[in-house]
Amino acid sequence: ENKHKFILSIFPFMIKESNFKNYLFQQFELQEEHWQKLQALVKYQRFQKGEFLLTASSICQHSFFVEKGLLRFYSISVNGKEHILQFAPENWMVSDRSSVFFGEPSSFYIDAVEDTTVVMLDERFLKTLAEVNVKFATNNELLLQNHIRHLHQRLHSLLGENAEERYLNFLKLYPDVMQRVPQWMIASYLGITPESLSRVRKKMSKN
Amino acid sequence: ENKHKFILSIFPFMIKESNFKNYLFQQFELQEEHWQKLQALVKYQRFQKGEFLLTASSICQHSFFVEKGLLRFYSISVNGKEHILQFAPENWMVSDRSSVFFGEPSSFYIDAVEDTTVVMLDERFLKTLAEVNVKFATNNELLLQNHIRHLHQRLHSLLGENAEERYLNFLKLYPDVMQRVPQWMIASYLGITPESLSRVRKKMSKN
DNA sequence: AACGCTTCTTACCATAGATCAATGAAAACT
DNA sequence: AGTTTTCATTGATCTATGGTAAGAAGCGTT
Repeated sequence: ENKHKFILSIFPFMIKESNFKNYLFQQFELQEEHWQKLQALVKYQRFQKGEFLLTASSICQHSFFVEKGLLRFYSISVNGKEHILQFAPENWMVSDRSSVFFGEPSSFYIDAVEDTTVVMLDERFLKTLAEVNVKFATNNELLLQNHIRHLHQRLHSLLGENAEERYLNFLKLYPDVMQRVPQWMIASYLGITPESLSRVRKKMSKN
Repeated sequence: ENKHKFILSIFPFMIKESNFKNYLFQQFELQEEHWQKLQALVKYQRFQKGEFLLTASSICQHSFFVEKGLLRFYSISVNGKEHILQFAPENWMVSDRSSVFFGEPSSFYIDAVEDTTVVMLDERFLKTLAEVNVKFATNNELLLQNHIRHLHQRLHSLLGENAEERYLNFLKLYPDVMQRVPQWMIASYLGITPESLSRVRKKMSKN
């Protein structure tokens, strides 16, 4: 039923000026001297289109920061259908942090929609980040609070809006993802069928 | 359109053996000596049925722990319809913590479904809790991680299940709430109309 | 170029759930 | 106790979205 490849190619390499470094400097106000310490703990990894970064029933070990490419975070229901909860294009983080935190098996999947380079962040990295940066505890909470806010908006959207409205929300949140993924993935994100999305788009293009 | 009362009755009082105290001792492994310090910062407040604890566009200041009674956390969409994201019966916490954290106006409402006694937790309380209990930082993250996990499950349910399945989920999560709230609220939680819920229940009772 | 595979579209019909309206029962209020 | 309001149910009808199937366009492979 699940027809995705499961190849774990590992190509560690180093990038001088990464999105991730910029992200740390901006979001966490990290200093250059501290970056030196952290750099050694940062593991870059490349995943081919279709490869899994996390599968249900395995325990999630990392947070993934997307340097280049596109990931999706999704669940599969009993009838075998996929439900995308989140996309992660460049500069997004994605993970099942509850699985990391509680050490429990995840019920979600993460895989690469395009060939993707990620920064793998593990507990050791986060611990070191907390040591060199006293503000990190707050920043960590910031990440979680942002995530919760995001999920609240999505719930509100699913409870109170129709397919067209949800589609417009999607376009606003992920301006370029529409161009990068097959339409059935967007349908899966919206909670409708690909055929319905096609019809919604047709109706919208008339106005 | 919005026909709820907005009365803010304030009846501070003290309870010797509270659910809240038990909760702190169990979840946070709090010691009796520390409870003495904290007790003074704990404000109990009673809300009548229909009263608001939070309204959209105001900044949320507290987390609410439900000692006795029942709260609901909901949003209102442009057409005026309410969408319940969470119920909070005894021993549940509810708040728009993102609003607290970022100091931004909330887009949610919290009101009392029954006459309800809550423990009002503000920043000062949380700060003191962090001081007397070194494990609090972790426990705080635990609360947030739990919340995220809960929201993930709800998203999965809304994306992948029909009304009947979502209703069964609801019954499992809130075993006694069915008996305590009007059916239209449950419908609002499930994302369907009260009429549809009535039909779902009828169909289920036949089997 | 020919083939297979995936994606997107469109047509037709099916269905879950929405809407509207009416009724009776229960609860709240006077 | 009587009046008013809220709530649950049910029937009739409507609408958004689902399911199926077929064809067309694109893409990668050989």
